[in-house]
Amino acid sequence: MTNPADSIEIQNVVASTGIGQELDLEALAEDLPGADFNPDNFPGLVYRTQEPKAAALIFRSGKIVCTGAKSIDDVHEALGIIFEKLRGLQIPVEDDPEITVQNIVSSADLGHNLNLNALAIGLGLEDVEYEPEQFPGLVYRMDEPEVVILLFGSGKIVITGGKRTDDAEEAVKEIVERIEGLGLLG
Amino acid sequence: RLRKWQERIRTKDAGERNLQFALSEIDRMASALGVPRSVREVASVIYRRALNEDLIRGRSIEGVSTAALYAACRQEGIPRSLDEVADVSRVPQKEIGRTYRYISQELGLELKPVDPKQFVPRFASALQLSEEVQSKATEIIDVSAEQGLLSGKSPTGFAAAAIYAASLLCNEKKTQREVADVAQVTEVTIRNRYQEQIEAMGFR
DNA sequence: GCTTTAAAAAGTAACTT
DNA sequence: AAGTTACTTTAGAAAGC
Repeated sequence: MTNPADSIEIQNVVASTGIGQELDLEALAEDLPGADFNPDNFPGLVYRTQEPKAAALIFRSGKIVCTGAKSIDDVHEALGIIFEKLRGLQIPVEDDPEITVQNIVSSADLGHNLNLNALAIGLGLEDVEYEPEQFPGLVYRMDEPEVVILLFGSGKIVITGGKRTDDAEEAVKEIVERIEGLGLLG
Repeated sequence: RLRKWQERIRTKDAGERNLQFALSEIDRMASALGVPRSVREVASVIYRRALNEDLIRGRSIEGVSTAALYAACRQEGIPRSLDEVADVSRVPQKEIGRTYRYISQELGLELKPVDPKQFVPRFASALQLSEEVQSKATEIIDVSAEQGLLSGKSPTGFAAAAIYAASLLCNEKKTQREVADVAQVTEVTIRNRYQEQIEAMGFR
């Protein structure tokens, strides 16, 4: 008997921060090996860290977005590496810039196949988007916690939109309860 | 004061012209798709409701018109796939799908997921298949859907595979390519769904 | 609204071998 | 027919069009 909550895995964390200093991205693109900067395409400079694996979007304002990390610790680690790289380039970086987690994407397994048709009707067509012609997942917007859950026929799910680690766990408990209440789980 | 008047008349005229254009587009696309007049009327009502609820702001008239027609076909139980609707629209399929999801949500249409069975009569007759094949295909869809095979699968692909299987069972064989063409899916999809369905039917 | 980044889920499509 | 790649959906930030 496995608990769906134990199957939760964080897949991606998106966070934002800022160094409190304007940047010359043209110059930074030259000095930072591996940096991608195409201002015609996108105003941010892209820099990827190898360990932990993450991607940072660095903007002229000094604000930075970090995405792709597998944990909140990894976000801090990856951004720490970037802060050091910038300091190494004589760019003043605040002592410890505030890092805000904006979104956590997790996956989990409910352990049973799901009848998405029945689920769409049971959960309420007004809160559900299920268009298998366009996408195989059922999209369910939950109010508490405020997250969006993608449910698949296999019973695998994706939870996104949460800002706290606990959100995914609460969401899984809640969705399992609702599906069980409808008699649609296993 | 006079300017304000002229402006009102101008916006009223523009609004009138836009509505006229939308309704004529719905009519044109409906004709091209061969859907009955009743469906065009439902589409017009949906479009007017979207207009009244101010859902067209930031979206193209053509996109909302097409989405309204797509929704109307579903509501009336004679769905067209997004691919088919996109074929007669000047809006890309992706935008039609997004616009449909938006107006459907905002107008509270609450349309149930498309039932693959609703494609059977139209696809089968395009392939000149008998009534017997149609009811066999319908049965295959019912049985395999009941065994949970439908979740997440495209309704057109599901219907296409059932029609292909039924044509074999009734000795009125159509090739996967022929069925794939009328349903606008690939042969690979038909093959994959077909394998699951015949197993669900206890054949093989 | 769009552009870019990353990641999962499962289905479908378009290629090449 | 199999294999690979890529696209569909969700959320969120950033700056600018």
